[in-house]
Amino acid sequence: MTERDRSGSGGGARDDSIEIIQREMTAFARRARATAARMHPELSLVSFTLLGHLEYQGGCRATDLAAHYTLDKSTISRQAGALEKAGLVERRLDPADHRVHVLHLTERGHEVLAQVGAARRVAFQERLAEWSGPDLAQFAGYLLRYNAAAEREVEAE
Amino acid sequence: MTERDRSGSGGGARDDSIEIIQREMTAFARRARATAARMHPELSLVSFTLLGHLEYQGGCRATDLAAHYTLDKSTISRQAGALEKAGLVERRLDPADHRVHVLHLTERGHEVLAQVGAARRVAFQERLAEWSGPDLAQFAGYLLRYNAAAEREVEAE
DNA sequence: TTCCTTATGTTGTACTCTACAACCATCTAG
DNA sequence: CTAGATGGTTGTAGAGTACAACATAAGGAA
Repeated sequence: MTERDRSGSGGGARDDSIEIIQREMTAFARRARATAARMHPELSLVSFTLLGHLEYQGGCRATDLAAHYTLDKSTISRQAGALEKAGLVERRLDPADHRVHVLHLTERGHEVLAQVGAARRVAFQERLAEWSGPDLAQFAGYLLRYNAAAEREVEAE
Repeated sequence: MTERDRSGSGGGARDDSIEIIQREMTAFARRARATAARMHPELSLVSFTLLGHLEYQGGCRATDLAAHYTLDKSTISRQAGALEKAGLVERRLDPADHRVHVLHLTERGHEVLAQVGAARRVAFQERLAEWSGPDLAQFAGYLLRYNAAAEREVEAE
């Protein structure tokens, strides 16, 4: 790239990198759902994420999930309904506030999550098998940094 | 499994990095469509990608798009139909093979793609504004490397 | 040539994910 | 106790996708 810094901070090399980042993130996003569905048809990308959140948090309210994932409460309600019907979560009425349904993983929910999580982990490990430790660490760091910025945008609305 | 064995090449630090990569890529994928829809409602992530491909390739067949993006031909057919109805692409009957419809961007297609592409570019540039040039370049390189590996998996099926 | 097979697309159908709006139940402030 | 806020569910609708059935066109084989 011979074009250097036209105008201060916005150089050509920067633009090239940003273009690539944009394109590759997009390509990944486009592929992700289908890949997830192919790997474990019993748990969509969203369901997996929600279950993971429930496990990490040890149960939470539908509203919190909706806020955290920028999803409509109706979407969460239906996802939770499906997961409940599948026997992976249960809704417990909050004794302190009867409007609230606290979602908890069932035993089976923990199992399925662990199993699907293991499958995903294996897939990522294979995909990243040739990477050096420092490269992995740095890539992970970049992704954290990127997503933190993206998250702030959503919150700023 | 929270305890890892640290035998041979599979160290704990590696696993931690891979865990983060997995989680963050997933988080990004979950958010991408909605973000794209919010930024430019007139062109979904998929439509944008397809138009971009057409521009880059200078027109191609529906089958090629389906193969390249691992989408069903019916999906491509309908996406193409919608884009045609929106006046962004046209289907030209291939004179050499009357089964084939070659998809081309219209003038308006080029315009809309350029406009949406610019909006996306700005969004990414803002999101990445604080990054140093070398960090951008390295992040871009990691993403290319990652997606290349993911792509090989799909092809291997 | 005629027939069988393959390749390209389109259409019918169905399912998931999602949003928005209307609604009900419950809580909290005044 | 009433008003408004909060948490959730349900009705409705639209996008995106897949799979199966089909129509049409090529390309060979007999």
